[in-house]
Amino acid sequence: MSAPVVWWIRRDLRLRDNPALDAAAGAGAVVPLFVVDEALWARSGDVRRAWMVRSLEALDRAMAGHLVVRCGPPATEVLAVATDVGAGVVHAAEDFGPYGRRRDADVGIALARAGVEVEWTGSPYAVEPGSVVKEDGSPFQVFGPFHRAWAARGWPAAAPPAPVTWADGGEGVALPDAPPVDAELPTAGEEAAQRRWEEFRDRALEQYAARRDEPAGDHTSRLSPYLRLGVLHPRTLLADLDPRRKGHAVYRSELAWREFYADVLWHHPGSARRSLKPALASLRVDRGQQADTHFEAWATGRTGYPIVDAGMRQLLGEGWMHNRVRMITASFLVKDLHIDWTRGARHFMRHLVDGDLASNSHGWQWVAGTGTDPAPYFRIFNPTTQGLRFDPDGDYIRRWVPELASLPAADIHTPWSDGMLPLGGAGYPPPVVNHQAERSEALARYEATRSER
DNA sequence: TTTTGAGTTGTTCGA
DNA sequence: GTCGAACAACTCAAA
Repeated sequence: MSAPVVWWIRRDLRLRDNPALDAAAGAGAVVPLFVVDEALWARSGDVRRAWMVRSLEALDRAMAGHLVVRCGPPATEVLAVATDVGAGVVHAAEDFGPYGRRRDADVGIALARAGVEVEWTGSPYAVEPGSVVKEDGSPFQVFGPFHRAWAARGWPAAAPPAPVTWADGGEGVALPDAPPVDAELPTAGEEAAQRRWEEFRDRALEQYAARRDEPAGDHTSRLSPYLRLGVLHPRTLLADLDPRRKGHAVYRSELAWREFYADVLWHHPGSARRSLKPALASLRVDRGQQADTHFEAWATGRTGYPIVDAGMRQLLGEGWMHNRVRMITASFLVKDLHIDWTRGARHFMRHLVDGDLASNSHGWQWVAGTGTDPAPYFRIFNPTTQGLRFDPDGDYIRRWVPELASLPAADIHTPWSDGMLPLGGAGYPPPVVNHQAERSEALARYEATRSER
């Protein structure tokens, strides 16, 4: 009888279409291992911790309770488990993030010293970061050409399910307790994820191009929390899409944005925390008491701009925010409050259940104009216009800003207009800044960085 | 090799 | 009210 192998689970909490698991299953009885890595755990907010724990519990149930959980440095724990069970090989999917790459290099060294092999198979992406390049071998800087090249490169079909024999991994450590969270999280687990995809696909995908920007109602897939942990692989979704149909094509391009940003992070690991455009490093941002007050108003959903406040409250209430509103709220922090994008990005990462370093950082950089494929600096979202355009009936505002629930649609985006509200009296604050004035201020600051060049 | 032009999730202004 | 232009700068691929 052959020795068992370890399947080290990181961002692939699923049993279907899982190349690393398939590779492990083909090599012997599988000891599925998850290591709670303090370095990552400490950085996650309560919502993502809770989501992680519930997702691991669901995975453990799906494999009849065989999941082995360890807490500690991965280089120590993976080796310890491999040694305990007598495994000569560890299988895992590749991680392309800056921390993951360093960690995996360390683990690889520690295992090699002990004579244990590591085999990396697959990744959380349809196309591996770093593998889509221009003719001359250099990385793409903008999404459009990347998207074309990415689609042209293509991806393998899902592998048929392979039988797995689970091995006894011995005494496991219990999962950490899921921290109590107020946010109502999605149902954890692969079956729930698959059901959600099928439900969305059959109900809303055809209308996706037309309605995906409406934050009221249920027009987006909401699969990001599952994709974040690899409960679903994007390949599974891509296999169901027909890019000749408009809604399908637009949904596919959203998956491509996710892959583009992972690719950018792979080429520029520092871009998670620092602006990619050096020219904009000199952009003047506000700090100090006044900025702290503004940041607090933004973070708690009390800026006086209804669409901004609705979004920020949805973030706290659900651990999730509609993509359109992420752009609006981010733009408001950067362009209206003149606060550094990294501060907003950290707040998002702390509260988002789907918080993904590559997508989050580069989404923020897009808004701030500091990233690859940036929005032109003069493209400044007007929160009132955006609210009117994408939440014309005001239903999204009513859901998250109950103080304004009684206002008619015509007024709900401008509660400061004559007689709509006794400002402050209904518990809703007046605008924290004047958008038109701050727009001019932002333009002036961006202009200043240009003349410095 | 060099040039050209399309593209880039928005807003404002003025006809 | 609607519509096109202007608001830069740069990437990238086609010509």
